[in-house]
Amino acid sequence: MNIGNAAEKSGLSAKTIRYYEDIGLLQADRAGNGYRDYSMSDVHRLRFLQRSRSLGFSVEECRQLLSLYSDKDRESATVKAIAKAKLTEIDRKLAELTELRDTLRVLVRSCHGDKRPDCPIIEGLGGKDRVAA
Amino acid sequence: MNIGNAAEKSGLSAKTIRYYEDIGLLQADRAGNGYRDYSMSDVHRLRFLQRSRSLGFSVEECRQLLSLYSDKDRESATVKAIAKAKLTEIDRKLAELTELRDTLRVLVRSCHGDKRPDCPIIEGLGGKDRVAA
DNA sequence: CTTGACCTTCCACTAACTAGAACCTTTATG
DNA sequence: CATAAAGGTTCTAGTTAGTGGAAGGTCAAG
Repeated sequence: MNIGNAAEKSGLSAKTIRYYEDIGLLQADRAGNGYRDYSMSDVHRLRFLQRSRSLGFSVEECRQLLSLYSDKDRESATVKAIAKAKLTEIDRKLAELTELRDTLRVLVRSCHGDKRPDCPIIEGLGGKDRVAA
Repeated sequence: MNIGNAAEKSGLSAKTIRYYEDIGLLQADRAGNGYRDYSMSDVHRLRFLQRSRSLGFSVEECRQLLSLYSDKDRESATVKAIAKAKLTEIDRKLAELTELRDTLRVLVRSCHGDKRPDCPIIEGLGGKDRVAA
């Protein structure tokens, strides 16, 4: 499939996909006309990249995570170690994201939603220990 | 408190905190000697910024989120609308992060952790519909 | 056989930091 | 008191991770 199609399916822009190829994250086959040609497996990798990037992992971290998928030469003890380290990080991110959500939920529930600007917890959130965890 | 202290407490670097001041995200008081002076409330905001940035929100999104905390002039209907939109996004991120975690967990459990490179699901994860969601 | 959508490369620009130089202030120690 | 280390200041330049746009090649439809 062409890059536009892969872009649509993965949630990345075509530009970004080309950029990822430039930096060696994922290289595509080429069709006879010179167009890049993506398989479903490529699309899975791209989608994976889209997600991990949008969740705050750096490109280098994504490179590592991606290698868990595809690097056959890597010894599985190493795979396991990297995966475990990332799991710890993901769990931390999950906790933080949950906390952020809870904070916003309280905000949404406590606000009147009308024109009155006396939303009761805005001040509390900024100044006291609600956020400190 | 000085910037180094605020940096340590917030998880941001002093450089980043100065940068955030440059772009108008959070301006600190100045002590008599010209040093920036941070309150606990500032630290909460910084910590909040650190988290939301690390979870994949852009600086502009963070600016919005932060305004939920501190902008007294904003009408609370607007606050509520923004907060609700962000909640939806956070829920999506939570779902994706959970899925990513589950994927990695399967990987960790299925790998031998020894020297054999025949980790049984690496190939499956890359090529089939496990990731497609 | 041309029009429009899509592809190619390349170069410049933006966003969000990050490193380092040059210099000033505070604090601990001989 | 001197002075050195630690930490603060601004400024300029470099990096990372894209994004926009030009100039041009390819393909399917009318």
